[in-house]
Amino acid sequence: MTKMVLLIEDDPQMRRLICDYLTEFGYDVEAFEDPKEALSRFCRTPRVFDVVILDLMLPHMDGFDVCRKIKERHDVPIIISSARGDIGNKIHGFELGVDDYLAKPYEPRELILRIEAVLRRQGRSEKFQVGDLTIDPANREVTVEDFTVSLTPIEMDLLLYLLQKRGHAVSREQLIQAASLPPDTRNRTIDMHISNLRHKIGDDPKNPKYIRSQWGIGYKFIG
Amino acid sequence: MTKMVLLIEDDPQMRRLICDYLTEFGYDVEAFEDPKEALSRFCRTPRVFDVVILDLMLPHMDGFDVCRKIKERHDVPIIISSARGDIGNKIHGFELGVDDYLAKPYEPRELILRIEAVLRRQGRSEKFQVGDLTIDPANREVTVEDFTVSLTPIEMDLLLYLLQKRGHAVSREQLIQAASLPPDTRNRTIDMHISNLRHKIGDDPKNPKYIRSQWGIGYKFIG
DNA sequence: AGAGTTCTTGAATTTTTCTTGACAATTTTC
DNA sequence: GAAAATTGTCAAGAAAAATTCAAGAACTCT
Repeated sequence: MTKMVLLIEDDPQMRRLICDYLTEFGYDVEAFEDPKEALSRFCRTPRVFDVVILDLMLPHMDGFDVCRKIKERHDVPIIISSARGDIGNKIHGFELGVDDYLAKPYEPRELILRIEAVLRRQGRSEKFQVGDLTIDPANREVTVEDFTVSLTPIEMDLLLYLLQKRGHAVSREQLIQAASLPPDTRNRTIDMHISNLRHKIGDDPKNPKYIRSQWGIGYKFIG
Repeated sequence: MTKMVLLIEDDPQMRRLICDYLTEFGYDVEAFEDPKEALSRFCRTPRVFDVVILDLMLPHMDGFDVCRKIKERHDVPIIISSARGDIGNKIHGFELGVDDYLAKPYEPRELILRIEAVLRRQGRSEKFQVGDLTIDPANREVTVEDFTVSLTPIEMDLLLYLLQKRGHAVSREQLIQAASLPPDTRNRTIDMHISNLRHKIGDDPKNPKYIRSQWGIGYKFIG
């Protein structure tokens, strides 16, 4: 899943440099000189961006105002790219939810590292794909071919546990534990949940893409 | 809409001066000498105040404690009015969510400017649309198909928070926090507010356009 | 102080999920 | 191939969660 970066930087040379470097590393970059244009672009579809890189020294607008407007609209991580003199503003910035600082001049490589760190912290990178499934454990959301399917809490627990042990068969007892069910729960109950889960994610027990029954043992997520 | 100011200042002369000046500029001021009284007043109806002006040099109580207690109860902007020597404490203050500083002595005019700046910053200035809804966070107004609906303060807080987390389910606990409700508030209370909110914006729980219930998790604004 | 809102919460109602027995289908064992 | 064990799913009732009602408390405004 390729990450989208919104870059707001008024120095053309710098903009070009960062843009090229990020692209080289597989990021999709939309770069703006004018913060107002950037904001209007952001507000159109705020959730497509995974991270914002923001220069504090901007024309027409205070960088912190931009920051605040972005955060109000959507809680995306922001990395400030500031001149070294602005360290004093750091506190102010962290108040506004800024996620990291880089003092110019910096190595482009450093920027990549910071972006990765921020995304990791956000837990955005934890969203993963298996076949047609996209699983977002933090938000307990699953999509099949981009359609959201609504799993019940137990189904979600089972899926996450199976996924965690991907490639290994797990017993019904383990699944009962994983879903925090009472220890005296019947095995049939698990079978039923698995059946419902398979149905929701479009899996066929006889010819499974995801969850295979291990006869006499339990279930396993195909790895 | 006249703005309410909570003033905490132990010097009677100063208190009087600020009070008069703010009143002259159309603000409603409640002034206290004793921070404990001020806190108790604040806690009675936290959401009526638009801004708090706080003297750091207080009797019986550390100014930062007052600050923290206020922020715990409700996230209202705070402007510190401190003696010039206390600049070193700034960092401490910003950590606590203080919004601005004024070093005594200052021109009353300066205070007005700071208050306006803080209120402007608070005001999320962009209107936006979702389906048939138009939401104006700055003025806390919502229209459905161009008809204004009057939301209560809590309903507005909930709607804005859900909108901010659009596409992600949020728990009732998060909503309780977001609306600055007491932490021991029952979950039913949130359900009730959501029910009323849905009714006002013309949403049907069984077939929602805006707010979907996530069974076992909470609510989410459809994204 | 009193009228009108808004807020909170227990309880009734509705909806969704969970559990389990039943039985058919499948796999293993002998 | 028959018997035994295991798995898949239906359907019905139990349990849990969500929604709404209703009444009283708290708050706002005049």
